[in-house]
Amino acid sequence: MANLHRVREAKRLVSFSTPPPRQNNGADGLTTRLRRAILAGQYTFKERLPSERQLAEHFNASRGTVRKVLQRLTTMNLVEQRAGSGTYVRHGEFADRIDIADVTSPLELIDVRSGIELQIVRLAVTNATVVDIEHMTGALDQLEQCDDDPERFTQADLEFHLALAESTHNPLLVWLYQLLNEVRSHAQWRAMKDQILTPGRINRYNRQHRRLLAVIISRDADGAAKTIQQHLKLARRDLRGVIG
Amino acid sequence: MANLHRVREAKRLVSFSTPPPRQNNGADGLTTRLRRAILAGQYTFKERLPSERQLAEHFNASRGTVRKVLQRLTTMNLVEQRAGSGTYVRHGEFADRIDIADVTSPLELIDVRSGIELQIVRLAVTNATVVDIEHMTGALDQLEQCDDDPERFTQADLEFHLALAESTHNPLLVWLYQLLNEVRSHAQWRAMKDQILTPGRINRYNRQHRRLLAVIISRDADGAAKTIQQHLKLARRDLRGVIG
DNA sequence: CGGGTGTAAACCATTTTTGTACCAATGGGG
DNA sequence: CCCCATTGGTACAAAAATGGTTTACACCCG
Repeated sequence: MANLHRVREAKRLVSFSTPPPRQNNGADGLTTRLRRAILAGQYTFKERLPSERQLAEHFNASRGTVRKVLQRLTTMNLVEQRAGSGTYVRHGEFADRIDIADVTSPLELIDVRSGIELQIVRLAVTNATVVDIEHMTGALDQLEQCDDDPERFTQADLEFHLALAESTHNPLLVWLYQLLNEVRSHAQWRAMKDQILTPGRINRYNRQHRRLLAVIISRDADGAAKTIQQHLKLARRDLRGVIG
Repeated sequence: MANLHRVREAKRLVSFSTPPPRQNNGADGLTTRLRRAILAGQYTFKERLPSERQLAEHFNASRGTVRKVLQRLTTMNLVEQRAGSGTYVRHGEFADRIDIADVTSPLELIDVRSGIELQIVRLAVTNATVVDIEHMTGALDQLEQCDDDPERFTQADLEFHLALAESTHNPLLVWLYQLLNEVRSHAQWRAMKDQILTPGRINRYNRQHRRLLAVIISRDADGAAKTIQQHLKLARRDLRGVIG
């Protein structure tokens, strides 16, 4: 009985603020995965990809699913299939179809975020209302309860920064920030999350978040700018450490 | 029987753990949480979110509740459900680009441009190549030949700033800047163009452009930041003068 | 009590994925 | 030249996953 109790409570905590993302596996997920792999040059220019049956085994999917994926890639002009021979990469004729998220590196993303977020905190200092500050405080409280779960942390971090953006009362700015988040979730970022977000780093980030909120509350424009710049500088350094 | 027990206990725990704003579970709380997640880009465009049953287990809620939440999100046009297939995100991907232009005032646009362009010149100072500088110089030369034609001036001004953005060699930043330009062309901005762009102001803007290019060439980061800030401050003041 | 909300379980219809079998084309080696 | 292993092309039914719906029950609050 007591055991059930603990389990139940643990479950509730886990489910607290983590909507699980699920796109992998299945024809859709495989399509994007293979597409990325090809665009990244993982499969050489005119060479053969593994056979359908091999791909099926490798991706733990059925051949039918792999076939559907390859058909889509064929209609995208990324790939060409020859019966009895194999599947070949067609590189070159499609270069303009690539998505911005595919060609944006995490470092470039940070460069852009720097500009946007600096402006966000500047405007937040002058425009944030009491209600906005309540929102941010709430988000920050949740954020600090995610000490060692990268998944939950990214989610809570997103919400905090979103609340921050909304406190500027500039709809265009919020819209732009959400756009960046879309890129962020597409990009290779996702894969590095677990490497970057160690408990120690999460802790340091949270201290900066708390300080940021404090300076915003005290309407200290210069302090806010300085804090967010430190925050992004740290994020950038951590990212570099993982990449290089 | 034992099940009912567990449920009741869990519920009591929940309501005790966070007394005041306990709306987190239940249809209302779940709706806002999922909505935030989608708006924040946690689930991206056309992505399939977890099945109703998975969501139910994850949030420690019943499928009926999840179902109600998803129905609301459907009526909010945030999400689309296809029987036998899944629930798909129907938000983002520029669908509301035009909408955002309608609700964005020129002043808000300037606030956003300030952040972006400041970052652009910062990166331009460090990343611009000789070729980039040639491009900018060419655009600036043309810009200075548009002394008294507001139409030609805005066009040439756009090209100059675009060349500036491209000199950062950050595709995401360029993409974002072009997005802003779309908003700019939609906004009420257009109507004011003729009022704002008097020959005198055009002349002053061009002097600032020339100075900006000079400091970029000399790789003077602080000077560049200062110049672009002056530029936007002036634009902002002129705008205010026309509006008020 | 009665209405609103949440839970649990079962069943349906549709879609997706899988498993299997067989065919046709290719290409290399006897 | 023929053989034959490998590859993609196709078809079909079974299995699994998913949303759509209904029903019964428990809980809470006025």
